[in-house]
Amino acid sequence: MAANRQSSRPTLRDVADRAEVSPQTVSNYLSGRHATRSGPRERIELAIRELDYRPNAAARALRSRRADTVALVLEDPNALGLHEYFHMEFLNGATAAAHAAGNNLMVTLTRPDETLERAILIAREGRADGLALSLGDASAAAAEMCELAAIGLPIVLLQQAASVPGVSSITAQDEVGAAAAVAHLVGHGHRRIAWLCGRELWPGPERRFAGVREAAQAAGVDLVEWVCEDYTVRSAREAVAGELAGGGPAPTAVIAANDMIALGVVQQLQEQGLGVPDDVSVVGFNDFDFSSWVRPSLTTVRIPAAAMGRRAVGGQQHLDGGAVPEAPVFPAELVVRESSGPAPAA
Amino acid sequence: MAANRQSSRPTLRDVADRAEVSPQTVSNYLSGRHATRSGPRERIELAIRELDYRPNAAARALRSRRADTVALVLEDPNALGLHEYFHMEFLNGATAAAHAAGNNLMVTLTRPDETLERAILIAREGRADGLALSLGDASAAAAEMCELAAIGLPIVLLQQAASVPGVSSITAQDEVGAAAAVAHLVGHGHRRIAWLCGRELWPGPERRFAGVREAAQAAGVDLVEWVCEDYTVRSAREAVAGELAGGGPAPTAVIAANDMIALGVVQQLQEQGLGVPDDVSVVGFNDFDFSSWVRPSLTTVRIPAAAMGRRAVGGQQHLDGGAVPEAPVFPAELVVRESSGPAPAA
DNA sequence: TCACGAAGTTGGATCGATCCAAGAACGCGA
DNA sequence: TCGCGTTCTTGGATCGATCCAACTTCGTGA
Repeated sequence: MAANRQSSRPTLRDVADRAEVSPQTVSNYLSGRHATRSGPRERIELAIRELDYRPNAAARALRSRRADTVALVLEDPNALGLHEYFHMEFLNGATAAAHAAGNNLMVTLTRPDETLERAILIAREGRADGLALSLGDASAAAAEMCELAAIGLPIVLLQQAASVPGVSSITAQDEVGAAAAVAHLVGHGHRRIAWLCGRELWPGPERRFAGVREAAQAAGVDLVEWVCEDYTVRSAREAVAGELAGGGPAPTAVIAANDMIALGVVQQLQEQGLGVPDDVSVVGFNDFDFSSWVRPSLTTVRIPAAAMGRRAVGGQQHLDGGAVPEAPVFPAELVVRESSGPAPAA
Repeated sequence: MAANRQSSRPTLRDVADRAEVSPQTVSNYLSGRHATRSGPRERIELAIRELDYRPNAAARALRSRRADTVALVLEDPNALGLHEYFHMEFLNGATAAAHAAGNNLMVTLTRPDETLERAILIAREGRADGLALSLGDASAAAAEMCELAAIGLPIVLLQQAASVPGVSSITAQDEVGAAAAVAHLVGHGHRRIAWLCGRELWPGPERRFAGVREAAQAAGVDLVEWVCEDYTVRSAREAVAGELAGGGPAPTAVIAANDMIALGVVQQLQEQGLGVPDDVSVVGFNDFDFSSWVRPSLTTVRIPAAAMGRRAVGGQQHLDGGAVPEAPVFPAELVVRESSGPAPAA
């Protein structure tokens, strides 16, 4: 026990003793609040190097009430089928921003029914200074959102506007991108477009659908609504197979709620002997990593996941006294690739 | 100040006062170390519910020297091109296991040259009770590995055997899977097989290569070594294009270091008019999510990433006094799909 | 009924760094 | 040289929960 004690990590007091200054002076030096005179400073620096001292995170967090940590609470992609690839890119941006700001990142994947509960727990336990949440439907849990906001930490809601004061949000211009997709197709002569989306409407797909519907209406083209079970390739293929078997007039273009679905559409169309884009054009959303290297590569509305991740985490400095920043809305640009083209001549 | 105090989170002392017991009794109740008599227990439970009390994580960590957190330090996939999809599945398993054990998960993506430095920092600051690392080459940084191990936390090395005492590891039977892949191809009449792998040899690909080489030699078939720049689809395509242009006798099968590369191989072969699997069979590694839904779907050696993630985090309970567990080795099974088949008749 | 060991309970010290208010050293102009 | 304000340094208290040792209460057997 006592022997073990010796191998224990050095404390700030050890550094102070060795440098012959008070602990507070070392603390000042570390935090940079007051400049330290060159004499003591050099002794402190030497002592830190010799002892290989690192401040204890728990003690620091306890006293200063800051965990130097940002928590990311994401609904489990596996239980959802959606967002896996989005989350991955998002995570890349988030970690980069966290490190740049000297924070650590805590990641939690939860079942949809536990997301807010977990977020509240993390906040109440003081494990994080800020949270970013991806939720299916925040409005359905307004009470819990309020409870979370009441804790006083910066909260960022992903992919949907926040309806609770004190909660900011990060969204992309899904509607604008959707309109661009429709315009692109209409410009290529498509007059009958299908929209394919999972049964469960997430905030993102919902806004995409709204944008598509509005743009289609404005352009005066037919919009067919297709639905698939979830957001997987398999389910998209089944939906397409079912719709084509239905026998109605087939659309010359399909807009899918995300690239995963778009890919299923392409595959099933090809399987049934239809060419993409020669017979049917397909447009997706997100611009996932694979979207550029599948064949045909996917025309898609790019959602800048990594940038959003950076903003979600990097934008939390307002904890240090600033106001809640305005909701940042990221552009959603249409990326035209191989899966879309002119409508076939009737 | 004093006013703010009121809106502050309730402490264990508040609970104790309200329940008319001492703080220690509440602590005992919470930790479950001693059973609490029914009288005080009910009062404590009531007080906790009324105050909506949550223990402060920092204070608990400071005194008990346990952060209730496991850290995952992964080399940044973006800087590497490798492992992105592996990490995602791995993360799913890891979070699930962490929650099941009542731990939180801290995730860090780092540049390859900073990985160990970061891991050491996290450990020294006491932010985690255990670490799981994915490293390019652990043996190259033996000194730092020792420093990390000396801190006394459980360390798990991913995808490669640990060479430092006190460090456990989690690996898959890459060699066995590789042998199975070769056997599969040889059984289908292939006598000339190419191995394609990124220039930088990671522990995983390295062992895969070793397995392939050995099995090919044992079976007496030709093995051609191809190299691509990194582990991306694009780079794999370039490599295949270059090799085919070379003009030598083309192999009838290609084994790729992972599914990402395998996909590039398939695409380039098709682009050059070669059928998969009719003219050339392709086998990959990992069984990423997309491997089952691309077309042709990929024959691949499945690496159980999620299970490994569960084990990496869930296997750290030995912190509580147990010995370092034996290195778990996960099976790597061949999954036969559409991208491989009989060798074409010469 | 009384003594005994085993539980449950209590006050006090402690983990390691930061906050606070007060004291010492510094630089400048008179 | 002295006085003044600034800047740096100091000791002491504090964050909130857990550890420790001593005390009280309870359930048994003599």
